[in-house]
Amino acid sequence: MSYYTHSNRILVALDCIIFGFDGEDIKLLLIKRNFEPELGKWSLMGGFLGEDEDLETAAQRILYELTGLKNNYLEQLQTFGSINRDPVERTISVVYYALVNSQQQDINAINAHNAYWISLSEKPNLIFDHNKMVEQARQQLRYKAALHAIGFELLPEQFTIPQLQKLYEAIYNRKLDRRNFSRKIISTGLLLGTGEKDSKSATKKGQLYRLDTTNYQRYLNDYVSFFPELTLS
Amino acid sequence: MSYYTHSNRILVALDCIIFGFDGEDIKLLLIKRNFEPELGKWSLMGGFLGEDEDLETAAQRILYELTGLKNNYLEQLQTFGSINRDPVERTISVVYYALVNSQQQDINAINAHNAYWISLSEKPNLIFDHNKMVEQARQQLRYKAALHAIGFELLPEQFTIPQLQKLYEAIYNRKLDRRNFSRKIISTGLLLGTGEKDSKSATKKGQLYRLDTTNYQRYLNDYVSFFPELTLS
DNA sequence: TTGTAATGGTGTTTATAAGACACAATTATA
DNA sequence: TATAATTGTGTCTTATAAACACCATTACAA
Repeated sequence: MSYYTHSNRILVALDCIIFGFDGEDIKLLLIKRNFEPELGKWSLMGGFLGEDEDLETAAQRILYELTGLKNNYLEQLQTFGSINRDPVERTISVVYYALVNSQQQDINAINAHNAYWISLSEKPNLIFDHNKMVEQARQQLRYKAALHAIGFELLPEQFTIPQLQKLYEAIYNRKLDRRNFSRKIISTGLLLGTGEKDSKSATKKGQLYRLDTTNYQRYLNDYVSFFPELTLS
Repeated sequence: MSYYTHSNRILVALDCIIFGFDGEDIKLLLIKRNFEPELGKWSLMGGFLGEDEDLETAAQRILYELTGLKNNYLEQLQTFGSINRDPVERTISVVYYALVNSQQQDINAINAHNAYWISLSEKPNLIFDHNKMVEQARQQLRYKAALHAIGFELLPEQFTIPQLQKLYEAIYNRKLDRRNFSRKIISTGLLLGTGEKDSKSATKKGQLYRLDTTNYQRYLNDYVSFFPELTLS
């Protein structure tokens, strides 16, 4: 039972990059730290791995603590382990990124943590190596969204095609042709027209669609080149 | 200096998935364990993270110990952290995968570790969650090779186009059209014809090419859809 | 050494999909 | 109610993928 006795044990943290979308910009949920270390500075939401927790479970817990959300898209990004990345003590951090529909969040939980939705383009400087984490997550989001139909995770259940287009334009920071975009999206068979036009929403323009969940499951596991024209740099 | 006092420290291991290519099959460098735990069973090459080591440094060290190779393609895959993945003690494992040119290895080091090159299709059952790791690495290799020009890392410095094609056919386990393949590869500008035909090699068929390293660097960072026809499942 | 089979190199055709652009219908706003 | 902005559908051109033909070179065995 003691083969590993001479090896050293170290701290394992988790950090969550939480992406949202407000209809115009890709947003990050960031924390203005009201606790030590690095009090007063900006950081990602994080925590330590519990004794009886899987990595994924811990990431879900951290996401839940901050947003009150469960069952979001959550995927491991990478593990960061430079020797001095945390000046307090040697710590490696397993980083996850989440895609959330920012309209379903728990405002109280967010306020309690002193967290704010901030546009990716206005991201403040973050502590430790959190800037690198965000940059890598942004890149991974571009990868994933070009090959898999994950963009929908950032939208409300019902959405218009132009809304979806704005999302992709925000992810890739470039304009797409309206005509070609809708043709391509429709042809995937992923969308189901609801026939309705949302009366509650601010805009009454455009037909509302929702995901065809059957086809969606298929797409999630398949490799589909959604937008070959989008450069992933 | 002591904000993290109540958090628990755990073991951090690293495991390396080492891919090779023998001209026909994708190979894995696996260890028939002559040490505890799980003596006698098959596993990946691994080790523990040292106190003064970055993750990447540790992965390089482990790869070097086994193969005598440095400066190989080495990339972090994912971190595995299920509670009971290691029955000896709670351990999380940061997994890297490497692409090596199996002709340049240090045979003595490999023999000393009781390691063997085994075709992916003949992979034996591995300890712990190493099977899952390999499966995920195989998938990641397919992703990467479809979008980036990393296949060359598995070939000797000089190679023929048919050899390169066989590599891609092995990665994706399907036949490719000979004519279309060479046209596509040539058009990337990645290959430099050497004019020679290798006199030492077993086969004298086909012109020898080598990488145009200038263009290669560009491709490594770019997203390039090498083979849209290849399904990544 | 010579004929035959296998493999390698280059070209052409066809089908499909991307990208650019036009027009009509609907909605928002002054 | 007029006008501008936005949305939905259609067409054309061009680029690229995929299928297939032909000839040259090499390997191997009679």
